[in-house]
Amino acid sequence: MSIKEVAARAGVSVGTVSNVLNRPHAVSAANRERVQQAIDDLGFVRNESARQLRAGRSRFLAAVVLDVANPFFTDVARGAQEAADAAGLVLLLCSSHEDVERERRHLEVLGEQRVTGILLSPVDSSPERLTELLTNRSPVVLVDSQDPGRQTCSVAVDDVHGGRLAVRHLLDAGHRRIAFIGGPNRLQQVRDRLEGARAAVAELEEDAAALTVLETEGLTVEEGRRAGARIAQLPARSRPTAAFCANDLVALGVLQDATARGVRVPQDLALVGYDDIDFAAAAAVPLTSVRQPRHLLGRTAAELLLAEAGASTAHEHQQVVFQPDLVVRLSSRHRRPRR
Amino acid sequence: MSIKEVAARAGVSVGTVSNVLNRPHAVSAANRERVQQAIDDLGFVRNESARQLRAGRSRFLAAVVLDVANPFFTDVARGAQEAADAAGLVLLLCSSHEDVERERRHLEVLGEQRVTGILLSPVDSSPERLTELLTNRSPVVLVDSQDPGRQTCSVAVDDVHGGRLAVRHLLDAGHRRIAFIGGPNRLQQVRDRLEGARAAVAELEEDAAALTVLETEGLTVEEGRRAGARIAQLPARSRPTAAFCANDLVALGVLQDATARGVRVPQDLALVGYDDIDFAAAAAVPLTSVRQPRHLLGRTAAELLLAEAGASTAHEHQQVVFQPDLVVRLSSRHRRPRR
DNA sequence: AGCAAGGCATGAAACGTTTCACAAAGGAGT
DNA sequence: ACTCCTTTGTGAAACGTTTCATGCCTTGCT
Repeated sequence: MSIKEVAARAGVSVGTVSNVLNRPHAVSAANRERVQQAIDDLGFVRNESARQLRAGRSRFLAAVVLDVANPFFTDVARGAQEAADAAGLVLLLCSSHEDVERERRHLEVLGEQRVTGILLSPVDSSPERLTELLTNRSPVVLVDSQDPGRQTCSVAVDDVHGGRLAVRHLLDAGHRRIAFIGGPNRLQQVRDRLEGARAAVAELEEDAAALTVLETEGLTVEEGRRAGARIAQLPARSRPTAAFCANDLVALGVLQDATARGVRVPQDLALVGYDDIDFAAAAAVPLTSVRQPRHLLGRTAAELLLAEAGASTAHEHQQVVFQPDLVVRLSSRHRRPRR
Repeated sequence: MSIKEVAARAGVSVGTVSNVLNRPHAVSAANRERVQQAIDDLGFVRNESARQLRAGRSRFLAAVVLDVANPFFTDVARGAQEAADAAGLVLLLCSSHEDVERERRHLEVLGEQRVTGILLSPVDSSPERLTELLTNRSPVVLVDSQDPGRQTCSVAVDDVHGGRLAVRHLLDAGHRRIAFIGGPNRLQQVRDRLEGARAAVAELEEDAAALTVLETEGLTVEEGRRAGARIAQLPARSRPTAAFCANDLVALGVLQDATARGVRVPQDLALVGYDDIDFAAAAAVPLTSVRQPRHLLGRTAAELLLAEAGASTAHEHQQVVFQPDLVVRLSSRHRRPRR
């Protein structure tokens, strides 16, 4: 089942078989034919491990994302796969489920595999953790996260701006008690979106507005439901009339809880999500959301990775930032009368 | 950066370093300590390709699914990942996007990698295509699909039964003109669910019911929307009063189209989906759906794979079949008056 | 003291490729 | 007939592990 047996059967040397496989033009037609025949007869399949060992790196591109069940990341992955396909690489998708330990294990295995590059959406993007992550064998591109130290390429969307857009929209609609729902705080996306939300509130010239921050343990539908329950428990006087959720899954959870509880959306509670996943438009109340160029994000990240991996000379790290925009739907379409 | 340099620095032989890595107990404490120090100093990372070459197989488990953007498959993948984790393997997730060519390429690469096993949800499960797929280097377990020839293990849910449950429910509610929406027909899941639907209609003792089959090009929200438009174009006399969709994404698409068109669900059109994804409950009209044990499906498949890969003696292929059940929600909760 | 047994370390072989220096053979130009 | 290319094929080295036969040393037993 190895190249050697193919060579024996075709009556040529192993070097020639290898040439047929890798530079067919350098082999005479007759031999090429004969070798091909032997390969087919024997059902020979190239052993990639051996190739890799020789080449020093594998033909994989990897994406380590926070959660494959989140459509945001599957779209990013799809964009990356497109670029990988074009380069003849295969995309490996790994999900860390927002678990630092699992992420570490994934990166370790990928390092041992000498993958061509890693598209990483880090669970913890504190500077210390980042420098730790970047002591890696393979080039890394951060997705939806940035390294202040610029030791790596990154592709991100301006989450601060996204958060500002969302909350400014709610303020414009007359809301003055607004909840920010999302977490854990360790996620840079969450921190940035919150920062944007705070900025929007601070920019308000007229009367003051209050931002209640509800931290969740993750960005899932389930966590959203829990947060919904927490809002409902607040005293009516101080209860927020609008909520900006750190992603659409959380917003959908809040919406589910509201529906179950008889809280009307948007009249009693206006909602804005983040990511504009397909399901946002299909929700019970179509969801206002901040849209990011997900596909482009993945594609660009993969391309940067390929560029870095292919660079002969020293590579110049790039930080690409895209701008998000707001898609207004029913869930926030209700003007709040001024108090 | 190789084991050799570690050995040199620690003042031992390469064999000893390898032993520290693989059977630490067989090395004296002093040497173990010294080698570990050298590894840390040099930042040595094991080269997995070389290990694989020696071992003859890689430490990957792969899942090739129809579509990573479909929550059904991400849940299956999660179950599989659990089992893989437990066995110290890493799960590779590949998406064929229902494209035969892409599936072929993925399987080829995985074969070249000598992965430990492949969890496959085939794009085309015709017997010819299956036998072609199974001439593979690595053991394969079919997910959500079966091989009549029993040349492989498979883990499936009884889709015929699921289809029957769904349509019987609609018949019980008084519907007599029912649409089946799904495709392409090449997918076994679609064929089985349709077969179940037909069986339910055939079992009807009293008056006859009509089943209109609308084939789609894929199982996506987008295709669902298109199908919704096609239903709307049918003359009112023969227009179905209920639709059973081959999966939830399609049902959500139909629902979106209905909402946009002012068709009331469930009064004008009752809907039943399939898979009971999280978003089904969160939809504009909560969706009645056939629920499958997705997580268990993935887990079981991975375990079978590991068993087969670890089997020293000849392996006995197993066909595991789970039973689905119906989750009734608002989208079908309306009794149709008898004509 | 002699011997068996066990613990440890060693060095070389093997895994299946790719690559590269070299050689043989054929053709063209003089 | 000679040289000089070009085309095509060869065989061996190298990639970084793991494994295994071998042998040394220590220890405990008789």
